[in-house]
Amino acid sequence: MAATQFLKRLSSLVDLSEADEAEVRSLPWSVVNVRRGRDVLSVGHKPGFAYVVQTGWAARYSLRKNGSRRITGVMLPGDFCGIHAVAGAAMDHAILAIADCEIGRIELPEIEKAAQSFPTINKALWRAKLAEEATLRAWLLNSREAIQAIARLICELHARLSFIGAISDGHFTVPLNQEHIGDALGLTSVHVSRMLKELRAAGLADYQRQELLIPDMDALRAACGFDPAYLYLR
Amino acid sequence: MAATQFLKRLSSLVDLSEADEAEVRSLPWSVVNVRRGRDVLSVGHKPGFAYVVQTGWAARYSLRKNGSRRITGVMLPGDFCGIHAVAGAAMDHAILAIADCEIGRIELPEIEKAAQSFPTINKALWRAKLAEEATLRAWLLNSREAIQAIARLICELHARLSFIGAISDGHFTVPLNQEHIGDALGLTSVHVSRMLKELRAAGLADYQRQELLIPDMDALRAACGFDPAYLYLR
DNA sequence: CGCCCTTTTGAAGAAAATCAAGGGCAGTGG
DNA sequence: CCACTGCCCTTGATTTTCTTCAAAAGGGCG
Repeated sequence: MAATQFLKRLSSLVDLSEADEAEVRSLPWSVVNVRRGRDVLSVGHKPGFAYVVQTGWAARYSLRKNGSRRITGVMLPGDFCGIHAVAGAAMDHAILAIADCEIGRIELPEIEKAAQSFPTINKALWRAKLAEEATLRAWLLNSREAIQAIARLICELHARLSFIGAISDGHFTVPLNQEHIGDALGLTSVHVSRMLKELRAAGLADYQRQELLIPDMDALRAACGFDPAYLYLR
Repeated sequence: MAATQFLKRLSSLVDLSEADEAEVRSLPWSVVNVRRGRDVLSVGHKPGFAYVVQTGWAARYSLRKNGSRRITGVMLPGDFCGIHAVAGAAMDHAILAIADCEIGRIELPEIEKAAQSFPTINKALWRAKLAEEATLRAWLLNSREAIQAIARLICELHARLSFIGAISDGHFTVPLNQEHIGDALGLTSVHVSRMLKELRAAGLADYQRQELLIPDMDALRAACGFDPAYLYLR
């Protein structure tokens, strides 16, 4: 069901009535598949759809003049993007499939219509934007201590994966490699490797070939001062 | 006239019809004054208004657990904030008056009504949000070379001040002190001082007691690779 | 097995933080 | 008119953090 995860995310942002839910479910979804390493949306593209990640992970990124990459956000199942288009603007950054993705999409006029007729849906879209913005601010706020920055990213991913039910006993799969993590935090992969080693030594987080184990979530949170409020999850 | 600068900013985002303009002008504005160093809006506050800076400068900021401050955006005359409230959310960061400010405000229901009846105004509000978001991404993208980061901030301020007509021959007033600049870029004020000295020595930008002189804007742009597209100015 | 991709490790160097002291300037009050 | 005070900026010396460069070590997979 294409709309299910999307609905879950919307419900975390507002209280949907049954009519709202029915409306979202009735939207005409189509699906595209994007393989790991390929762009879901590219710079300059003017999407005619709103996109929702159904399975897999994606990331927003931009390239610097010197060729280095900065990841500015991670998208998990249920997250959407391309709402840009609601304002008729072109993509000023790209979106990359970190793992093979199934992306659901709705034609923009459809979702605009829904937003216009259903104030709660409109509100949800606004809140989703606010959540994205708050996340960007949280990333900007990220301390310059690399080890804390990494810990906080892990906490964020944990909180979001937990919300969508993708975690079993503090043990989960993260398709990001150390270069992705570095690009998301403005660090080199070499340094990420060293800091992950420290986190492991400290017993806070064990990240080995895409499997992440957190023995004590509270300890990790405390170590980096993570507060999930900016994610707007309920 | 409270609405004038606001209209100018909206016009940079969309093409307003005369009816749209008339609607914005007819909105019931009130004015509040905030002195340099005081908060315009504080964390946790649930604004009942949309705010527009009329004169002065303001900045969004958050405090870290260790007490350090991160400025996540600068607001100049014509910029607005508190649109948060459109979604009924509380402020998760604060807004500080960098210089004495005159802030215009409209009650939220008024602006919501305008947005609902005038699709172009609604679109403008969305685009304004997108511009803010794009700016956050641009800040996140900011290279880790401190001198380039500072140069880029100067370029951004120049572009935005230029747009609102606040610049005469590459010479303008910046009420930010070096600590503000550091907080906006994640640097210490000591390092900012050193880098400003370098920029001065390189003949790229001369910043002395709140007065900024840029001998050759193109040279400065080239030095830091600044591209103003993310500001959505036209 | 051999290849590719990712991670790990080491050593050296660069960038920025930290600590500490001094200097300029504006505003205040004698 | 001058001294005093507070704020901000500047400068130097030192230390920390992270990058860079380089090489080797694991896996996963055809």
